[in-house]
Amino acid sequence: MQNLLKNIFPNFSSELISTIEENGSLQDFEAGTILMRTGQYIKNTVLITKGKIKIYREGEDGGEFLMYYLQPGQACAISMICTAKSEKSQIMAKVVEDVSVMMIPLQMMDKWMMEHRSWYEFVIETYRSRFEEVLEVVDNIAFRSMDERLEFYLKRHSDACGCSEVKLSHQEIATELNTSREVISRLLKKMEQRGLVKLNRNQIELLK
Amino acid sequence: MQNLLKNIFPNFSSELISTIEENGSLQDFEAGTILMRTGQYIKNTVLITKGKIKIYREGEDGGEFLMYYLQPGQACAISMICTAKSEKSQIMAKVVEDVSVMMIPLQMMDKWMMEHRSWYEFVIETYRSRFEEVLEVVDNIAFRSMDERLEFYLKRHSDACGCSEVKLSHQEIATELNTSREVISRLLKKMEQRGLVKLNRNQIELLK
DNA sequence: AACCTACAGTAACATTTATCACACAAGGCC
DNA sequence: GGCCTTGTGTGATAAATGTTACTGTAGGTT
Repeated sequence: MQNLLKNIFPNFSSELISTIEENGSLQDFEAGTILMRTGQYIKNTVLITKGKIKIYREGEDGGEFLMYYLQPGQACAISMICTAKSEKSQIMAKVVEDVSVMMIPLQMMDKWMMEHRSWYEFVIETYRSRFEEVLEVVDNIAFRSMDERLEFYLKRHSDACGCSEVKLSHQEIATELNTSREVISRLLKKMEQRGLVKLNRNQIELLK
Repeated sequence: MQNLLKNIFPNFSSELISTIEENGSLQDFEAGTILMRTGQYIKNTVLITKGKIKIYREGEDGGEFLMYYLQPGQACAISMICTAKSEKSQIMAKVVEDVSVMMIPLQMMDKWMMEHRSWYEFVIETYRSRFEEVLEVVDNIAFRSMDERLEFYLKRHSDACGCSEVKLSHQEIATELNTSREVISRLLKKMEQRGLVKLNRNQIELLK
């Protein structure tokens, strides 16, 4: 257990890791679980030790706009920001690959900032990297057209899963980009003609 | 001076305010000044004591997409995040109304986090509120059409300046929404027909 | 085999946004 | 006044995206 955390969070000090083990609880969730809903009060800071989570922004009309992935060694910045004042979540988090997460009670968040240098640095770095990721999202929707956004989406997916096959339906992709299934089908067909992908049922193979 | 800072940052402790005065330097900049460019290394954390700043995300093609305003009592979250590791700025900051800003050397940022509870809370709250503001920006461009975004833009402008007259050309608005001047002219015309605004040269009057 | 459901392809059309072209008006300057 | 620059209005058209409608197909179920 010591080794597990130490491997996944190599920058944490030994004392911090002991403290985390004393105060946190390791929980497992299956793919598909909604870990956090928009508007829910947040009671824990979440560290990911295994699996993958997708973070979404929800629209009033029920849209689920994909913001970014969370992977082992990372933490949910929103949960850190909100725990500080026990605010409502502004995002929705869905498990996409069975996860283990370390739940840290909100009181610890503040306390450790003062007591553990490595926790402090981890939190600041989490803020920074998530903020930059959201800025990249803004870039994409503000400056790029749907075909570029789709390419970016597919690339990010394959980076996250570490393989070149995207096992998602056109409808699922459309939902996460807040567009319609037909648009995605058309653009994928064009990408296939350009030799960028190979299309199969429920699977898109990235060729480049 | 003590009173100035105490009024603008009412939650800062007296000791923190003294420390800020010892270590920071108050600087003035005229409207139009670019305070920070994309890609520049950041050397200071910036607290705004007077005036207004707009924060933009720049596109590769030279677009200037408005993210949000900074006003007295607020701080640039990006400058805090980046100073921590002396990273490059991911945004551009432009003065829109003559400002006075308190420049805090980057070493102080970390130091005060440990020493001053009120600084720590201010920083966390700054992260939280700016993060939420960016999420709202994502909402707008991901889920809303240009007419809604224009209305939001005008409302935010009038909130920021505290008046109902928007003294901007259609071209300036178009640039900040990353669209074209003609689109803005047309949408404004429709808003005028709906009785939402009154159009004059270089000035848009909000009626509701 | 017959049936059902989810997924994918695609044509036709509507709407939104972008681009091009040009007219005109307000205000500064000579 | 005549000239210029900047800002605004607007039509025509193109391109991107959204919507509707329908077809077919793969794979599972009965």
